[in-house]
Amino acid sequence: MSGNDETRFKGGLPDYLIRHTTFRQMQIFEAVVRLSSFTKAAEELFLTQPTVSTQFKKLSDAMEIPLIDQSGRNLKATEAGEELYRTIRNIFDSLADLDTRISELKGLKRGRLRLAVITTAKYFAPEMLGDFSRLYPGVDVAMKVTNRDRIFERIQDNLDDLYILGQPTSKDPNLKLYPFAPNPLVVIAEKNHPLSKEPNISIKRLLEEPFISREVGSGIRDAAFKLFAEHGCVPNVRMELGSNEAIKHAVIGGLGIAVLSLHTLSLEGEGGHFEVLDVEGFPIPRKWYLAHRKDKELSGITSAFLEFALSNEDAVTQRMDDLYAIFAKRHQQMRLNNK
Amino acid sequence: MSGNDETRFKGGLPDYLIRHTTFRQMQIFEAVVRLSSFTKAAEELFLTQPTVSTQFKKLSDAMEIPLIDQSGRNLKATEAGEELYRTIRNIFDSLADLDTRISELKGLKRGRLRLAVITTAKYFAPEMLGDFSRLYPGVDVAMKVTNRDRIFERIQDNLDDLYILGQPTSKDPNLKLYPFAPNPLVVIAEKNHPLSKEPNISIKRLLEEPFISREVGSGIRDAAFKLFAEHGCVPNVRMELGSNEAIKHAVIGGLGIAVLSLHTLSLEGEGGHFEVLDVEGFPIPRKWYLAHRKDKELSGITSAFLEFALSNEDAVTQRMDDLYAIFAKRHQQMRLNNK
DNA sequence: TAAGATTTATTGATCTTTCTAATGTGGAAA
DNA sequence: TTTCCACATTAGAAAGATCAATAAATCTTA
Repeated sequence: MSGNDETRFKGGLPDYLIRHTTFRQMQIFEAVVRLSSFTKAAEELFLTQPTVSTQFKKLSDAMEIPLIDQSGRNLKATEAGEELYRTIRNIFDSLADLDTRISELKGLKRGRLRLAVITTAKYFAPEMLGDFSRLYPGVDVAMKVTNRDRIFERIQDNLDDLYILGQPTSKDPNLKLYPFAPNPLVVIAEKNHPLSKEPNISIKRLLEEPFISREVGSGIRDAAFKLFAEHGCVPNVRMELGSNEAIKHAVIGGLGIAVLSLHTLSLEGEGGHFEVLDVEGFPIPRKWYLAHRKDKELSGITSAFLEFALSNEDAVTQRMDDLYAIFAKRHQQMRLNNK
Repeated sequence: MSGNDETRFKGGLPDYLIRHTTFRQMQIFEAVVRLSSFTKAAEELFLTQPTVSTQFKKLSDAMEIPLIDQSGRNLKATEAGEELYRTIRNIFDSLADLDTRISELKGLKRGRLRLAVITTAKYFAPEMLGDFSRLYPGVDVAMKVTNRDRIFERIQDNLDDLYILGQPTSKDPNLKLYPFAPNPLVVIAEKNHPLSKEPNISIKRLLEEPFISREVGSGIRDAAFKLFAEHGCVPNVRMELGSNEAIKHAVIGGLGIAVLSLHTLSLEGEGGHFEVLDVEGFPIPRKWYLAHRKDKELSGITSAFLEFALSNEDAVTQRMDDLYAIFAKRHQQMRLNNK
């Protein structure tokens, strides 16, 4: 028999197979059986014949059963030898498969990219991912959209390859950050809002209006509240909503004003329902950040995406500029009229 | 990528997998990934932690791609690592299977026995094989029935595990022979043949009758002709036939007399169509021989059968004695009547 | 059948690999 | 901060792989 319980390891594999059997021996065995000759096998493998003999013998000894039936010069596998031969072919097939897959991973032909983005980024990230996917058709891209606090939980648990954040933070110093495209925060109001034509609104004045805010944990909320606090003001929060879309609807409904990323308005265009107010200190200049854990060794695909995204910065910035130009023009018009 | 054409061996397997990867490393990798810990893996495998670290690193280096994502104390397989993990599980499954099969072969629970027997042996060998099969239900038995010359060709080509022959021979001195049950040759004639009641027939007289013989290359033919030659006689061969059955039919048809193994008559019984003649020098005392090539290492099953057969000798001998007793009695009756 | 050719086995030397013990390092928790 | 724990690194001892030289066995051919 092949080893008692004590010499067996987890998984039912006997000691003799693990300890004293090598791939080299298997390769040699395979060649010897296939070619029915020690010498030919040695030639094929660029080895000397004694090496082949020795290694073959070692394998036989380890298996503790004759593997070949050697009558004179002729050489034939025994039944046990045939079983081993089949198994070796199996194993080598598996390894060849593995090699193909690993090669594809190395060559970025195939793989997986797990991205987690902060809520607001969903207005431009998908487009970028689409472009990237077309570049690497074999790559599966998974994008998780969630708020800032959740993102940091995910970073903590190392659940993703790469993150898109709205703001650098000291919450996790273990983060490597790559500043990316601009992400300006603006104040929006319903089109017919009393302040919508006003130029140069002071923060004090602004905050006399009811304020609609993102929930606690939102980066936008933090940034806006910080600016307000610098002017000694606290907003009159009428509602806290979990999504930018909900906030937009509340603003349209005339429930108050809100601070949002300019990206949020990208689908609204010129004829939309909103006015961007001309408030002091706004737009708050923020940037997007690509980020990953410092201690993480980036996979080929991840660094490929990182590089791709950073080289795409200009396009995103351009889109931002175009969008802002629309509203900036309005602001200038307003000022001109009131002069 | 993973090795260029020059470093690849037949079968598409890259060098790095064969030369620098060991089962031990795979076992260690498997344990580390499964347990998410180097230290725990070391404990499970009864190794020190540095060994695990080193071997793991070697595997990683050989694959030339990171296998784990080690952020802080947490440990997670990368995509490449998962591929490798799956492959290793595959390989270990194959090996566990192999171990089972090899163990069964070692324990004679399963296997194959290839037997080649000389034509006449087909009258008793099948029964013996049946008994053996019942003893080892997992064993496949293949029996080839052919004449002596063919058997020696098969021995030359090493096509079988074991042989049953009718007579020792100097044709191939490389045979290890095991004398077995008796195999007497007798002269038969049609029941109403003139000689059938005659006692003590001389060979000279016998050979006045037309003789029906096996083809050249038959051991029975050789043995009979040798005895005739010792008496200075040459038979008058009317027919040469390739099978014992054909000869029996020819004898029944009154075409002549013939020499056959007593076994051939085992199915005929007492009320048959034949008479065994009481010829001087007959029955020729021969034996069966079990044989195999001297240079052949017997498999477990083959030696099991050899042992089984030799221990069964008595049963076969007994059957032979019973069969012969029937005809011997007749001879005595004949003698008594003619006195 | 003997001589020559071919194939496999054995041996000893050299280089490589595997493993452990001792020690260093860095992150996490108290 | 300090302490603890998990992993990394190193040197040296033991085991293994490979080759060159050579012997033994077997087949072929004259």
